[in-house]
Amino acid sequence: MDRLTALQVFRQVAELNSFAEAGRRLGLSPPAISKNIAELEADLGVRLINRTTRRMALTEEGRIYLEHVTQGLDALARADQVLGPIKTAPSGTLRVSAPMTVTLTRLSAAMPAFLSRYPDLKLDLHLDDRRVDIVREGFDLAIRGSDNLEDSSLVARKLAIMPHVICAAPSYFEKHGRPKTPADLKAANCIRFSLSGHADIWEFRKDGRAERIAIDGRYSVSSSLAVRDALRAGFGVSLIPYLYVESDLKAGRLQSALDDWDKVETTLYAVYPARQHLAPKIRVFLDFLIEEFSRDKEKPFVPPRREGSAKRGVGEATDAENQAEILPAISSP
Amino acid sequence: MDRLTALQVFRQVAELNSFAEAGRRLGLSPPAISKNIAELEADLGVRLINRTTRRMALTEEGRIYLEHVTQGLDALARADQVLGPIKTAPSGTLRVSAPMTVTLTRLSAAMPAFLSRYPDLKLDLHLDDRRVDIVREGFDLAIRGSDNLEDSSLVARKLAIMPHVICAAPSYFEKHGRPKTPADLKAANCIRFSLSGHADIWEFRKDGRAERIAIDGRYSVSSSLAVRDALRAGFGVSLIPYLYVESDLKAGRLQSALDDWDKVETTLYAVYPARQHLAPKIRVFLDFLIEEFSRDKEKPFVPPRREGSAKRGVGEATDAENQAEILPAISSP
DNA sequence: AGACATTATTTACTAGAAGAGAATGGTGAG
DNA sequence: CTCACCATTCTCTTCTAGTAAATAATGTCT
Repeated sequence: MDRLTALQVFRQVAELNSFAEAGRRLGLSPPAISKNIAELEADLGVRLINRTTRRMALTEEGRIYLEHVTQGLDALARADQVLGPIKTAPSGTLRVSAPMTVTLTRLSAAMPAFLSRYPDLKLDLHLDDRRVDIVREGFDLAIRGSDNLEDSSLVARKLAIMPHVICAAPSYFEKHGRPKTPADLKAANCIRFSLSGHADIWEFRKDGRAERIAIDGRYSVSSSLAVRDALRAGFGVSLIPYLYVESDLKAGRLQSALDDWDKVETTLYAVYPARQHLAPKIRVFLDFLIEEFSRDKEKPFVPPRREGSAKRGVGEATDAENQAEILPAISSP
Repeated sequence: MDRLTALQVFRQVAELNSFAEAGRRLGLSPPAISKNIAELEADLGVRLINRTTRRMALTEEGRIYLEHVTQGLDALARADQVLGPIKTAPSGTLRVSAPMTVTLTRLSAAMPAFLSRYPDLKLDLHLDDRRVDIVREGFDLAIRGSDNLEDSSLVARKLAIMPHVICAAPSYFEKHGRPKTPADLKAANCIRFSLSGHADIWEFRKDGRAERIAIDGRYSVSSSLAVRDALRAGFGVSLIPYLYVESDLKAGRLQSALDDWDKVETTLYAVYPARQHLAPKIRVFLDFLIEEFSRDKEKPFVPPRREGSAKRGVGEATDAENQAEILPAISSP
């Protein structure tokens, strides 16, 4: 039997002093009320209500039981009520894990605006280029690049595509020469972002032809910002998201190379545990991310590339592609 | 869905941090756990637990919900626990309604012994010769004679049979003559116990013949003790339970008449609301009553009566007859 | 690395229960 | 004294809660 409804029936009957009236209030037929009370009594082995067809009164046991039951039911009702506002408006603490560099270069400036839009929301933003276990560490959402994607049973929402460029400082190219083909990179001092999924092998495509170059170099570091610093210093060449070096390229501090080859595109995803019953705080942050990255549509930047094969820039993914999708596990070959 | 089990499942899962383990503890299969959680979440519209196949963690909403749910479940569990001792040992307050005279003459002397046998029990004994509505007035048990029995849907347990005698003071008989036949009573000054079911018509039987005598008299009173006082004073004649006048008859203060006729027998019943889930306090009092009235078996008193048709005295009912029985309504003809 | 074990979930499928409706017996009010 | 209402019983239907088997995912232990 459904104990909870039985208890609610008991309470209602006790308060109204009538089986029939309780039935009407609860939307149950008189037989249902009778049965519930009788089963509850049978279950407890205690008579709770003395009743004739015309009159009813709680037994002493019934009064004692009712007292505790009322407390319990009220507490449970309160539990449901507490969820009401949470279910509707963003509140509580939002724990987000995001990669360091893309956040600092593209996102963190907008965070205060986001937070002031939702006054009841607290944000706990962890900048970490590692791929964190968002369930174990209790994150509501993580931003990660496709090179770091592995979890399945999580939902991933595409945020942006980040084209990469091969670049170095003009001084570096002057000293070591500007690579004309991907193979030229084998001899170059390649600065590697160690946490990237494609740290040691850089892949290039052109006219359906793919070249996978195992690169090497003297500097491997776990932050793209450090990579950029090294590039600026003319220490070597690297494959790096265009976004991170956009201003450097425009200012001439860095120069790109191999522009007529297609390079890796890291797709940026928002990853969260489930699509069902998405908490408003997450929903709202997700919308913020989408809105923020789609801002590039208005002032699109297009990385230098060869003619006739223009790729979409960051935030230019189509609506269809932007549908969240369950990611299949990426099985390593 | 059964919300209560869903909540218990949720709690257990949260505490053990494992669906499978919770299932084992609760005696449910893993799918049942999954379904319960999923349905609870669907019902609330809130995700409570983030989970992969390998790891799970409460969401912030889950933690908040759990807190209240735990309180509620604990309160409900306490409700059940509180009933435990009550269900086992007699405790609380026992409210009993009993007729004045039989209680004072036969029962009240033994009450202290009964109460000291059950230290946790309080007795609220209402001496009232009216037929009270035991449900409306919240009595656990009522003692009443068969002449006062009318309730149905109540359980009645036979306690004793109370034979009646026709008697008066010797002085009365000397002055007004001793009745030889029931019809002689029509002329007598009959003292009536007004609350009796047979106050105005006294019935006699002999050899299958029944005589119903409509009697009259100058004194009608609502207490049998007052009737006895009047008898002792030689004011009139009355039909009265033998028990009430036993000592008077033995001492010669009163004398019986019409001994060769069978007279009314009031059967004494214990009446209580239900046989199912009989509270120990009631069970124990019922046993006390039965034991107390059965004491007469050892020193039986037999009212004076004609030879060859000896009736059973108080407490001599057979075991089979002592089975509690649901009383049919006594429909007046 | 790879086989294994454990875990959460999905999909049928089934036993059981919860509730409605009709009928019954009982009770108070007008 | 009739009427209306009430609690209960019985029967029946529907729906649900559970299991078993199968699947997918993931951590662990040689």
